[in-house]
Amino acid sequence: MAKPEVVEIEEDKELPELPNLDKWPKVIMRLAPFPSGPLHIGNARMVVLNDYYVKRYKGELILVFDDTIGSTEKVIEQDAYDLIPEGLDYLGVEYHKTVYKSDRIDLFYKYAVDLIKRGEAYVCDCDAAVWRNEHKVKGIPCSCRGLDSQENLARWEKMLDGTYAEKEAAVRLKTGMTDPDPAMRDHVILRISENEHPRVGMKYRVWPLLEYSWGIDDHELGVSHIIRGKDLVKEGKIEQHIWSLYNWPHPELMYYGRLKFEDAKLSKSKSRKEVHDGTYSGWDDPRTWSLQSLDRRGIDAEAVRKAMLDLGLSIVDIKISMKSVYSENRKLRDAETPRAFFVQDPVWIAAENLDRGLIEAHIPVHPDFPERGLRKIPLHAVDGKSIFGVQQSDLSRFKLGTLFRLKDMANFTLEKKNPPIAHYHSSEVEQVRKVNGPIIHWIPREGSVPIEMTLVDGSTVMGLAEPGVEKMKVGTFLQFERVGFARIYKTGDPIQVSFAHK
RNA sequence: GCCCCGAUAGUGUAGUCCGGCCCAGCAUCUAGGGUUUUCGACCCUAUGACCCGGGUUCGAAUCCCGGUCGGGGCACCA
Repeated sequence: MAKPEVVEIEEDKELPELPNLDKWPKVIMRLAPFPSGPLHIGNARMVVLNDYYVKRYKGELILVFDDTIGSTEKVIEQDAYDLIPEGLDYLGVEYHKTVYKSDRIDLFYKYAVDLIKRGEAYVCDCDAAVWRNEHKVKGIPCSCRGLDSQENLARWEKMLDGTYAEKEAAVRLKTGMTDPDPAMRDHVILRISENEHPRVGMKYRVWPLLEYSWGIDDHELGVSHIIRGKDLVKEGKIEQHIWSLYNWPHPELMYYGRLKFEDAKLSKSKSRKEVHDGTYSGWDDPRTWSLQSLDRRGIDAEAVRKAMLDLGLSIVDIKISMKSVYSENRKLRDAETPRAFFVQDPVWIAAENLDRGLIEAHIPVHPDFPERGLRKIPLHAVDGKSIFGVQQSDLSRFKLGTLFRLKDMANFTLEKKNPPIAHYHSSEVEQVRKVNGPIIHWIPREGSVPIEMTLVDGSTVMGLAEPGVEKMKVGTFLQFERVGFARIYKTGDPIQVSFAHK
């Protein structure tokens, strides 16, 4: 019997297995964005990684809005509650349920009381700065730490009922004052904040901190594996402390390093300001680098996913280039992308002595797939004359007498520069090839359509595209020959497109 | 000051757990060539890396020790 070939079903399993799969009945993971705005390219790593593993193990993914009241610098953006799911849909992320931290405050209170009763937490009324300098740094417990649970419970009630003002008291978890790592000493897990919350208003004045709320929720929600940025390793340790206290199984913690982009500066707070000011066109302005903005530019979500997955799970901080995303995008979309001519701020050339038979230009919709047919551009010649627009930078490098070709149309010689006049020379491309003459793109004066193109830096340029673009639908991803890829995001006059990449 | 983590070509990554198949694979970038009526795609070629120093070993990118450099934490932020 012939030896059967080794069966390789080799899916794209380039990422390592999740640890301790056998310890968990099901892989359950979570996405925990803070709703300060839409997800951007920098958040994509967290999202894609979690989604990837959940799909790989047919597990469950929970979207948890980590919307406890933050510091005054970290503000919840109401719109984010919708913008985040929108971004997830774009990325093709499948999540199975949505949870709001702000709905679970009572749960955190319940455990807080329990921890106090057990003597694992206490209400500390020390001044934050004093505590930091005199107790944490020196490893010396404050007097609150020794209070009995009755007294602590009484203080806890005073936090809830408003006897204590903001900053006057906080609950600390006894992670240990002798821990060699100062970062781990009796961390605050609940504190008072009277800021209004966009979802629950003024219902609560005591709010949990991230590490505490997750210490409870990762267990309550049945989370088996956690993949998150390494800025949260200390938080992970505190969570483990809580899990141990209750003898809960420890979810598997995995961290990845910080991701930066050479060619994109990400700042949610700046974006937020500029969007509200109207400086940015909205949350899909390319300068926000939001997932919405990538969608608007025609970046295929698959390109983002691929680029993110290629980074793996390394914990080192890395700086990559958007070029890797663009490269993936080209691979994904180039073959299906129709071509068109677009000329920014065209310079008009009077073309004379046109061949009588020259009525339209015939250009392949896609050069690699001739079977897709031709796009036809009427030339509107009258008495052998017509007017064409070309790129200033092309024209300015031509000398008088230069033989050049308007791509897929005909060859001309430049007769005069100011104003530009060109004479028809011949029709076959070989003529310019022989002299290695330039072949440039162009648009007819008659019938071309105005285009406003938004560049990656948010600036816009105006120009004209060949007539056929007028009939294209919103969402069409196209390539302006010699210019780059772009997507139509709004039709009308002008048609609005967003530049994607070269 | 105290704690933690990391180090493979320009960038990113595989290999490191279980030393030899790695004079180190892949992607991207860059350069050159081919092809193409685009500055796109495609094809070919080229340059280019195991942080340093010791040790263990027949053999180390892989194990051990020391150093250097880099990142992060020490918030009543997330």
